[in-house]
Amino acid sequence: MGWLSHEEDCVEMTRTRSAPTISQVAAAAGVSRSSVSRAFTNPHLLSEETVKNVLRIADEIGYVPNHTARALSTGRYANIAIIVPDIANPFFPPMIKAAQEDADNSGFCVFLGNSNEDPAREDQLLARFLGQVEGFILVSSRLGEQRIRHYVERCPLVLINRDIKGLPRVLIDSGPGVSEAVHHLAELGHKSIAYLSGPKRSWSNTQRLAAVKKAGRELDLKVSVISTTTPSYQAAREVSARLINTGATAVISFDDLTAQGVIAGLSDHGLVVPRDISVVGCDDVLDAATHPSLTSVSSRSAESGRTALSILLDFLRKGNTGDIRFSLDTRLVSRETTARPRLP
Amino acid sequence: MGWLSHEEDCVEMTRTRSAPTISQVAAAAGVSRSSVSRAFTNPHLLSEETVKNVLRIADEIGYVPNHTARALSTGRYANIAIIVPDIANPFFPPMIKAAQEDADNSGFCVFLGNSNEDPAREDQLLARFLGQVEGFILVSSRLGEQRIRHYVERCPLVLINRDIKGLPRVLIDSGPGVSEAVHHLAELGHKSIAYLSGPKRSWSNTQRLAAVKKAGRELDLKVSVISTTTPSYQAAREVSARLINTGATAVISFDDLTAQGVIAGLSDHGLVVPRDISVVGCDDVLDAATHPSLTSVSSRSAESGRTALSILLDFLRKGNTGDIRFSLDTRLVSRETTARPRLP
DNA sequence: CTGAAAGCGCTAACAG
DNA sequence: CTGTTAGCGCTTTCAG
Repeated sequence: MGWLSHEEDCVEMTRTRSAPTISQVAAAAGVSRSSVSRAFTNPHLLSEETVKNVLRIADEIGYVPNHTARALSTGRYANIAIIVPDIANPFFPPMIKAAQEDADNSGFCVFLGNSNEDPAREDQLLARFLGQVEGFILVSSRLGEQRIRHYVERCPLVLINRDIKGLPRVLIDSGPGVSEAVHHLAELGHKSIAYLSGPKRSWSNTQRLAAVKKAGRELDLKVSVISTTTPSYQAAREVSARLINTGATAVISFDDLTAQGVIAGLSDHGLVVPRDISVVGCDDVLDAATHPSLTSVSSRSAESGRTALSILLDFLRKGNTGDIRFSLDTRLVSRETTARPRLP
Repeated sequence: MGWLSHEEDCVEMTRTRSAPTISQVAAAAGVSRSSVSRAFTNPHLLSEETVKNVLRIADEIGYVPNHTARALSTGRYANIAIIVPDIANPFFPPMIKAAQEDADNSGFCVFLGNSNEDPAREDQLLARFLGQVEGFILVSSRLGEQRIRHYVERCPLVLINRDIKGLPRVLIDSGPGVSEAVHHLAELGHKSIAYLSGPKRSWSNTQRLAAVKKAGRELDLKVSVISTTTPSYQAAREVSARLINTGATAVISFDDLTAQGVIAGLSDHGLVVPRDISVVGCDDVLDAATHPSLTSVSSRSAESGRTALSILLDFLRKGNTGDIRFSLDTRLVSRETTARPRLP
């Protein structure tokens, strides 16, 4: 690690020259400032010739309309903000990416906020963005309902994976996928399964646990539930003994990370997946990139981002859209960590 | 999947009420507008009483300074933009997260741009952000040097993993880590190793290939190089036959994703890692979350983001900083996919 | 079709 | 310490 300095190269990054303004273009083109403005925003109000001329001069000078000044004048910021609890959690990037791309195509810039799972920080981010965006996408918000409603009053906002009545929200419903997973295991011949639980307060975990129990009941399987303190790889690895003690021949884990922890933990006890025990994850964030590749419940993370964005843009264009609750269901992606149980 | 509408709940998200302005606060508090402004930006210029009074009234009314108006007036946007080729590539999120967090702590908001590996789109993003940010962080930029210099003239900019003389840049140098990996393999007793190459035009790949060759020469190992069309899991999986044919007992792969592909590919041929062949990845994006956990070269992604941000903020505060070339070196993270070679 | 004038909400000299 | 006066760069009536 080190610093190198070549003094002779210091021409760059000295002082940024201030951007050309509309006035300069107007002067150079011999037209009024409003004409320049119109050439960019309402060319059809101008003679073809004027437009062409202005645009040419502008290009020469290197003029680019100032986003900020325009926003102040029109009230249209052409910016939105996405706030997530943790960018580094692989569940979120595909969502951000999808929303980003669509926003981009509609001419919007996107601010990204990382609340770090902290409601206070989330609140602060919202406040900071408030004066410069036309809308928010709040993902898995940890903020109190009161505060969320506070912001909704001042700026359009759509929630992802947070179910507040009356607010537009898109929810990824793990139910169907988890249920499918249980059926899949039952078909393979498993009679006793375990669910490794995630955070108690998590909306997703609640959905998943309920789905496992319901499907287990219907298929007459024994269902054991094991909890970890925190849904980490390490924590999951450490509960493997308890998992084994349940006598389950298959385990459904809260997410892919904990599923990998389970696989490692079982291996610590000499058990091989899927030969000795089958494992299924949730969220499908690893694709097939592990070996053996993980059977998992798809998360549709990208779609949720896209959907939230389109709800937001729709609202910005058309106004009131009523109480929107968009539910995305999920399905099982069957790969290599599930198999028939070993005969006793 | 479905839409539910409860008409009775439509109170929300109708029309956003326009935000209170400084004038309203001034009127309510019985002071001039500048005093309100000062209460927020230079409270020390005001009597304690006035400040308290203004702040109280502002809070009551729900006034929050308008970021955009302030920016237009001061020229300080308090925004920066980070542009990456692919948010969904696990190499980038830790970097974005780290930069985001530090920016946040310095009162900056961050725009996120995803160029999708497309220079034209990257250019467009730059242009769109230009009028509303104080600086850029360009990660693994695919843009031509001319264009980058064009933007540098108008706005401070720091590069990550792109080495352009005279521009501030932070580079993650895989050299030391890769070299360490080769030494590690040699110590385990390997005599013949292979490098699975990444994109030809990639700065990182060039570094890595060179380091493997150099260390291999020094340690008197046989080094074979295999290339894939694209550095994907699948592509890596498919070259395993060629890898095996080299007779190498260990392979170093361009990144972690391809390393996992290699492991799967070897397994397709009945070979078990690390019993039959050792594998090491690069970037260390998987932590220990796979089984067996991958030996990899650390990427220091987060640190690169933090460093780039601090260079940028330093520049914004202090001006010209000369030719900065900050190099972060790497090291080997030894885990479970490397072992002694099998005896012939 | 084009220009003049007012103003978006805030800050920053400059007086007092 | 506080009020007054100009703008920041752009859009947008309103006239012509």
